[in-house]
Order: sequence, then structure tokens, then C-alpha cells
Amino acid sequence: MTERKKELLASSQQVLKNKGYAATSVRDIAKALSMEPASLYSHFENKEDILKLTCFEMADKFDLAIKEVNDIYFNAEEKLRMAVKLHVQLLTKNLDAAIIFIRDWRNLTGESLTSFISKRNSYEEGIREIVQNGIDEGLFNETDKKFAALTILSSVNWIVEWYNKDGSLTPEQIAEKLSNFILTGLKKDTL
Amino acid sequence: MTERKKELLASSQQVLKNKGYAATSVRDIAKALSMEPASLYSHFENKEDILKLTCFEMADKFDLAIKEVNDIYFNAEEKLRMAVKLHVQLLTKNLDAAIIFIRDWRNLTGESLTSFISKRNSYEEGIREIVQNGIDEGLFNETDKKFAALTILSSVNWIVEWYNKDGSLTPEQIAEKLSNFILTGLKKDTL
DNA sequence: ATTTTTGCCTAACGAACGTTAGTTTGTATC
DNA sequence: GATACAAACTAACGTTCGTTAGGCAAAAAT
Repeated sequence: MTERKKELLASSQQVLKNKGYAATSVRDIAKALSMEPASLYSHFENKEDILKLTCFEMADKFDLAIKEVNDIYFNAEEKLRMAVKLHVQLLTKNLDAAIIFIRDWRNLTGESLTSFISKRNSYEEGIREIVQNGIDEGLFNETDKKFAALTILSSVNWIVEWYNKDGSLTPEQIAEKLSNFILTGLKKDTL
Repeated sequence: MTERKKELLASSQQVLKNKGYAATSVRDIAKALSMEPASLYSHFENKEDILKLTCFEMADKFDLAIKEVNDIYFNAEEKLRMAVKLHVQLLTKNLDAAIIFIRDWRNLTGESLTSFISKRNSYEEGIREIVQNGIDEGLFNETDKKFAALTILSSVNWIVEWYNKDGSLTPEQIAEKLSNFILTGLKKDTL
């Protein structure tokens, strides 16, 4: 991908995240790119191509991150903390793309959609593995792995709804708070 | 609202949840209702009216539920468990509407949008209150209330993404699992 | 110096969009 | 039997949609 294309993709994402993929027209995107609608097609195959590039670029980054974590000989708590930290980093450093990735992947069609879902499942499986590690190590409660993985992912992904890079919390602080919450919950330890 | 209108609204929601509000055309909806597109306008003001009715009907139900919970003299743990239980019940008993409510409220415009957001904030504030109760009672860890409320809500709302009424978990079981997770997290109590 | 490629343009296509006007049909009410 | 109302219809409106064809100027490659 050329520098120009990356630049155009980033600007496209900036406008797509506002109203969502389906409610944003090619003309809206073109305006944000300061060009005529037809000129878009010199860079992208079609409208969905922009969505495809966005979703798969993010999916690939997450895939890489979870594989990295699961290849390391940490204990489950350390693995989980690292997975959350990397996840939060990916979301916050690519906030526009992340918002589209999380909200608009359903608008993919055909093979793109099925392939995206399978990537997503494999990431989810990575999280489940960590939970299983923790159970095997006697560190985590015996639990419904699928349920736990989904709950973890939902709370992590939700940060794109409120994260503000000018806000008071750094991505690192968010990751730590979130990890603590996932690991120990709200309740005080009743010794 | 007449029975007929309720029935039409329910069928509209069934089709809207599939592709999302923005990607679903009035003609799609009409087809699901076995009528001509123009006939829709005998019952609804316009397309957004359907979204508006859906979002506000759900918002009102949640509003009622949280007020009910916060008016009861339970301790914070009981309040939280009840809030989660009611929330899960509302989502699962109105799954089609809930999916639209959660995913598509952003497509509201003008006064509807601002009013919806304010209702949403007030519900969120209700959850924050419960967390504050728990802190005051010395039951919950001193924590970032806003952060905690958002994390709780994200994990609860996420169930619409995987809940299946023919699945193995009843809404009650889901609510209990979720409450346990929120309260105590993954980690085993280390006595 | 000439050719090729790139990046954008103008113009326009056919299709789909949300919506309106006016009409017909069936069903209660008087 | 006449009247009123509701719920659907047919037909079409103007707009916006995603996309294509073809051209033109500047930059890069030969």
C-alpha cells in the first residue's frame, strides 16, 4: 500500500466512524478526501474495499498480538494482563479504524464476511486459551470459558465508546484498571 | 398504540436487526410486513419513526427498571444483582428490539438523538449510584465509578451478540454468572 | 525527448432510495 | 342502505446512491 493510499484510508476512516459505514456515502468520503467521488476509484476498488481494508488490517493486528501473548511462557495472569494491554493499545492507537472494525464489520459481504468472522473466532479462541491456562494452573475459578472470554472482550472493546486521547487516563492506565476488574471484580476481598 | 401497530413494529424489528437500520430499506421492511412500501406510512410517520419507537420503548423500560432497583432498601450487592437480572431479562425478552436499541441508536437525528442520549446517561448514572452505595457500605473496592459502570454495562449489553433462546443458558443463569463475574472476577480467592 | 503511469477531473449512467398523492377495499356504525 | 374510518393499494415524484467511461495534466521511467 502506497503512502498516499494509507493517507486516504486514514481520512476515510475519520469520516466513516462518525455516521457508520452504511449511512456514509461515497460522496461524503470523497468530500473528506477533498476529491471528486469518481477519483476514489483510482485508489479503491469500491466502497466496500475501504471497509474491507479497515477491518482486516485491524483483525491482522489483533491476530498477531494474541499469538505473541500465547507463545510466551508467562502464567495466566501475566498473559491476560499482557493481552489486555496490547488490545487496549491497538484500539487507542488506531481509534478511527477500531471504531469501524468493532461497529461495522457486519456490513462486509460474501467471502469477506465469513473470513472476517473466522479471524474473529480465532482471536476469541486465543482469549479462551488464556482462561483455560489459568484454570489449569489453579489460578482462575473453574468457569464457563466461552462466557468468560466474551465478557472480557466486551469490556475491552467498549473502551472505544468513551476513550478520549485528551482524557485523564492513558491507555496503560486503562489497561491496568481493566485487568484488575477482570481478575478481581468489584468486591473487596473478605478475608 | 394499536395491536396492529405493535405487530407491525415487531415484524419491522425482526428485519431491521439483521442488516441494521441504515442498511435496511423501507422496501425491505415492507416486504417483511407483506405490504407495499407506501402502506407503511399509514402506520408510521417515516422510516426513522420505527427506529424512534424501538429505541425509546426500550429506553423507557430500562429507566423504569433502574428506578425500581434504586428505590429498594437492599444492600449494594443485592441491588447490583437485581439490576443485572432485570437488564438481562429486558434484553432477552425483547431481543430484536434490544439489538436495534444497542446498535442503531446513533442513526437517530435531531431532538430524538439528544433526548435518547440523555436517557442513556441517566440509566448509566443509576448504575454509578449502585457502585457508590457499595463503596459507602465498605462492600466494594474504592474505584473509578464511571469506569466501573461502563464496564458493567458493556458486559451486560454484549449478551445480545450471543444469546440464543434455544441455547443452554436461561436468562436467569446468565444474570447470575454475569453478576458473579462483575463482583468477584476470574481469580480464585487467595485466602 | 518520448512514452508510460499516476492521480485526478467532468459527465453521466441506471438503480435504489424515502416519500407523497390519490384511490380502492373491507369493516364497523348509525 | 348510507356513512365513516381504517388499511391497504397503484403510480409516481425527485433525490441520492454506487459506479463507469473517457479525458487531461503532471510526474516518472525509458
